Amino acid sequence: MPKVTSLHKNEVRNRIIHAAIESFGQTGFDRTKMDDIAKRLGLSKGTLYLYFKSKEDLFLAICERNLGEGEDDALFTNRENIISDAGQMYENIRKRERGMDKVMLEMVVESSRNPRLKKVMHQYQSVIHDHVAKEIKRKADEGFVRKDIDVDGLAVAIVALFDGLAANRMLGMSESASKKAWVTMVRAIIDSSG
Amino acid sequence: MPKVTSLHKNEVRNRIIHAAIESFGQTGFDRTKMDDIAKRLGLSKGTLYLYFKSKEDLFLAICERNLGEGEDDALFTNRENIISDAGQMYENIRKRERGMDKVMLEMVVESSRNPRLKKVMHQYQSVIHDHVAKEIKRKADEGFVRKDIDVDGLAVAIVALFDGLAANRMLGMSESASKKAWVTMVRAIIDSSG
Amino acid sequence: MPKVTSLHKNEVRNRIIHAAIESFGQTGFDRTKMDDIAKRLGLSKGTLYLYFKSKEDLFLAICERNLGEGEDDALFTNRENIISDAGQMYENIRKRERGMDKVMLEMVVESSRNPRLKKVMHQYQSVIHDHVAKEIKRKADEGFVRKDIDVDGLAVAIVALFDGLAANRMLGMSESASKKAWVTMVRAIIDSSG
Amino acid sequence: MPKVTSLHKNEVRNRIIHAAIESFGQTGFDRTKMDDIAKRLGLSKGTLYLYFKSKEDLFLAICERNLGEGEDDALFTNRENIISDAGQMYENIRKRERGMDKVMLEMVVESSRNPRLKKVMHQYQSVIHDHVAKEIKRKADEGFVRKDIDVDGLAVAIVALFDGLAANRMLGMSESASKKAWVTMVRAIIDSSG
DNA sequence: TATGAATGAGAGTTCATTCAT
DNA sequence: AATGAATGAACTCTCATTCAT
Repeated sequence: MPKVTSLHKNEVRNRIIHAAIESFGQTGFDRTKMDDIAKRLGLSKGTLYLYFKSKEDLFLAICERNLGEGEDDALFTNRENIISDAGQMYENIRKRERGMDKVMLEMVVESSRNPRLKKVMHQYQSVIHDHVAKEIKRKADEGFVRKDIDVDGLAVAIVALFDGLAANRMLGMSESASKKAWVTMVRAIIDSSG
Repeated sequence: MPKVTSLHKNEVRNRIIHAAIESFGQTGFDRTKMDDIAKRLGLSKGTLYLYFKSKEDLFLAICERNLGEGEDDALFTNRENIISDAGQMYENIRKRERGMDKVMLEMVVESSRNPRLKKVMHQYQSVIHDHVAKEIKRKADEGFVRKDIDVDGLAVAIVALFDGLAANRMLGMSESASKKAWVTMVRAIIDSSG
Repeated sequence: MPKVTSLHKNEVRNRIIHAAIESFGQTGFDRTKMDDIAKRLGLSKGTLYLYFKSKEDLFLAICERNLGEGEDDALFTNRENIISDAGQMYENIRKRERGMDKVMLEMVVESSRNPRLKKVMHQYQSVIHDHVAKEIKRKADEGFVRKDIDVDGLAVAIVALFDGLAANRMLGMSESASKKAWVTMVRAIIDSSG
Repeated sequence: MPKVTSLHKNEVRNRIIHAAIESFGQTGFDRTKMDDIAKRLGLSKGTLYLYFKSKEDLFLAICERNLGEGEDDALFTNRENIISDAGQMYENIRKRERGMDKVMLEMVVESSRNPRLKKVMHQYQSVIHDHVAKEIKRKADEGFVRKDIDVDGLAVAIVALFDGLAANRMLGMSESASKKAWVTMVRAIIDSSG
């Protein structure tokens, strides 16, 4: 939603968002200083305020941009088979969010207190959910998942599983253990219909 | 660890921990003022420092107490059938953590920056994981889950699923949607072996 | 000037003063906590307030007691020859103040801001000054110091010299260097009349 | 040491040091509030922290600057005769330290607890000592002081005398009494060799 | 007389935000 | 557009003092 006045301005804005994602991801929203972000870019603190009217605003911009991208860039563009190729799918989703997973948790926490953010996050979740649900539906139709399964419920669970794994990775779970859990769970579901 | 000896002191200490759980859960660690916690109890700020040497210390006390309880109080004491009675199990786990779920997310976020807390959280996760893994193993032995399933991987996934649902509830997901997702997923797994 | 109500009370009072001298001497007035003093005695903080109405009051009691003792206990009781036996004199004065030298500097600093203390300190200085001046006078009469010397001025200087050495010891000057300086100076004065 | 580069910053830094000298001198280190210093300058508290990272740091900066100046600016540049013109010398030294004498005592007290400061003070004392010792040596060579006198010991004593007079002035001794004591003592030493 | 839990004013310090240049 | 010096509200933590027991 930025009012693009000039190309340059937009570019700087993006660079700030990028730096902020890293800072917020590393240090968390509250503990990140505007100065940290500025220094990362070789800018002065004051400059940030030419692009974002407050720290919270900057944070929201990150969240919104993230949601925005989610819309253009489909989750399962490359047609991987959600079920048979669970491993590849895991990689794809992880790749998409590279750099965002740390800050994502910040968003969740923050959104429980910030209605505007909550709405944004909710929309984001919906988009993902719908993608996943659609995919499952198709697979169910193709006979890989029992037809009587609650597609929505399963979609919610799958998304939650991914989120939960992300949280666990923050607590020190290895990438490989995370992936293994994902694959195991997905296989456990499919195999049901084997 | 606490030098608290008298009954009275111990009781006050517990009341503080309780109030802190609520405050941290509602406002988050960084945004919660020591004064907020004190006021909740009708105490003065200074009093808190008679019981905890710093804000961080108070937070860690919460985390550690939580871990401690997790140990005494077995997760699946009442022999519910993890698979056939998924709904009941969901309720049980939810009941155990009542009041803690909000602050739990704070712990996750915080632990990514605090090694001491990370260790505590890790232990906690291990305890839960082991419980779940043992249960699954038994069910697999009883033939409800395919024997070749990776028990550890599935246990990790199930715990992560629960965590992920908690995160989603913070974003506004209803309790019922959360429960439905859980039940659906668990059913999807069992039915595999049907 | 304590209103002695009972022997016991007076004894406790003295023990507190003693502990306070050590604490104030070690940590300084401002940085010494009432609790430090209490702990030194195995008493509780509250008890101190039964004997002294405030921290400042306790400090003043120390100062006043010190002055009081100065009156009873003459500086040069044992007739040492101020000039010929400068070394012995140094030892004697040092012995008198053992334990007090650290806190003495605190008093000086404090007295520059506390009129009541300033007065006390001034009286103390006067007593010492008069002793020293009398002694010098005698020695001058006996021909060891030139008769035209300004006795008062020299007395002031000698007292100041002692004070200055005390200050330097706080900065790390060794006891022996301090003594040597004293002896050298005193000799330099006497020898003049040699 | 200071990262200050621009002229303006350096000037502000100096103004702060100046104000701090006055505040610390008047109220003492512990009793001086950062806000007092700021108000003296019409600045806000926060600004002080742009120039000094803590109260202690500001205090140390004062001490170190003082030592630094002592090095460039020789104590006895203008060739006054330490002995024959004791009065003039007294004035010169006093002039050098104008404004610093109050805070100097703070430094002494503080340095007994702060190793870094102790070192700084020690160096400062050494510089002064060496100057005085050199001067005395020359006078001794010229025959004004007995050749067998311990030059170092006398130098220590003379410096201590000056320090002691400073302490006494804090207790209310008049400038003139202080000067008289100094002159008398110095004369007493010289005349010895007369 | 003695205690020690409780208080609360107050200090140092931080940092988002502003604004003159 | 960019700066960075200045601000000041806000926060954590301390400690002299009080008072019910």
